[in-house]
Parts: sequence; structure tokens; C-alpha cells
Amino acid sequence: MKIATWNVNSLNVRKQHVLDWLAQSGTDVLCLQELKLPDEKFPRADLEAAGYRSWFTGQKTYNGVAILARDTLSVDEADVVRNIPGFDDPQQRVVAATVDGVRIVSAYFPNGQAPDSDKFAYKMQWLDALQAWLRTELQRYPKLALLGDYNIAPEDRDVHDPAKWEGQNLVSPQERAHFAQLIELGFVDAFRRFEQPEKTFTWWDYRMMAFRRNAGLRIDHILLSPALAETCTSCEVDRTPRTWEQPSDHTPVVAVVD
DNA sequence: ATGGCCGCTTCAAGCGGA
Repeated sequence: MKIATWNVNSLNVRKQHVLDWLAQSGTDVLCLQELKLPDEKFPRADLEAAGYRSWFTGQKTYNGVAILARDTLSVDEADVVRNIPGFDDPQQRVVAATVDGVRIVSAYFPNGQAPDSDKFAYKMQWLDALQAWLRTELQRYPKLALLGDYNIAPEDRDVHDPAKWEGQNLVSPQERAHFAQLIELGFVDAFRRFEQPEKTFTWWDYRMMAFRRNAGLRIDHILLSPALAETCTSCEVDRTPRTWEQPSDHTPVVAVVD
């Protein structure tokens, strides 16, 4: 099963990119973030025509997440979850579903803005809630994948210019400690299980010709539970959609699991 | 050296992103 995550920065604008990329990548399960549309505007019919069913939770203007699954895969409707249970939050950042026996979580972690801001405090609270929930999810679903825009670059090698970024949002010690806590829960960073090209990133600022300079960060990740990690045979960043006309500032991350 | 983009709201300029 080929699983992937992609922050599309408006599904309205990127719908055709998503359809094109699904067709050319052969992805079975695609997690999307930053839909930036309310549920009634979700292009469910277009995706169904392309052979994918959708589970999502959206809102106007901001946030919004989805899971698309090839319609040949079995999905247990009864255990689809929207938002982190017990964490009251108007921001739509999490959707989870079980696809062919694999628990899939599509997550859009808060940006945090700056380490001394209210938004950063919210990011920390959100991370605490996520971790507490995942602890129980891991027990319930031995095969679990957490895919999404984490808004955390876990290590300096995930940053194009670590000196320039030191202490800033997305790379701060507090954020990295949260990522490390997920690893302590048993999660495995699928990308790091394999040999990778140096300076592989998943996001590049729209400004400053950042993509052309490869001035990016690796902030989109696929973490796998121990049992699922055992089955993982590849994980790659696919830069091609970032080269297309009017691209998202993020590009997909893809893994193959069983 | 600085900051330079993009999408959304709704038609203008501000917010949020990262």
C-alpha cells in the first residue's frame, strides 16, 4: 500500500494538481492538509470519479484535513475520527480512518508563529493532546501511520541553513523535544529508515526563489508504529509537484507499507 | 542589507503561513 501526505495550501486551487499527482504516483492513500475550504465545498465527486473516497474535516479559510483512499480498499466507517478526542478545538487539524487494517492519521500541526507567541503556546498544548491520544491509538491499532505537516524540522540536517534558523519557530528545542517524544512512543521516521539524498526538504518559501536555491525545510513526515515500520519498503519525497505551475509550497512525502 | 510570495477575505489591506 502506497501512502502519502501533502499540504496542498488550498484544495480549491490545487484540485487539479491532486488529481494529476494521484494518477501519476499510483498512491493508494493520500493525506491532505490545509484544505482551506468548508465541508460543503469539498470536491468529493471529482475525487470519486478518479477512484478515491474521502474523509475530511474542513473550515472556511484556514486549516482542514482529509484522507483519500482508493475505492478498492476497505474502510471502517465506524471508527473515523475527526479532531483529537477530548481536545476542544475549533481548528480542524486531524482526521483518522482505518484503511485495509492500517490506522491512518492525517494531521496538520499548528505553525506556532514564534516561540514567544500565544500561537506557540497553543502549538505546545496541541502537541500534548496529540501525544496523549496517540498513546492510546497505538495500543488499539498496532499498524498505525501518522502522516502530515508537522511544522517541525526534527534535526539540523532537515534545515537548509541551520545557523540562520537556530532557535526559531519550526526548529526550536521545545518543538524538537515533542518530535522526540513521539519517537519515544515507538514511532519510526519512515524517511530516515532509508538512504536519502542530502538536503532533502518538503517545504520551500514562495519568496526569495527558495525552491530554486533549495532553501527549504523537512517538516512533512510519515511516522510509523513499530509493526508497520517493519513492513515499510521505501519512503521518498516527490519534488515534482513543486515544479508545476502555481504549486503548493509543500511537496508530497510517499511511503510503501504492507 | 532588507525583503521580495501566496491564498483568503471580499475589492483593500491585513492575516496567516513557515
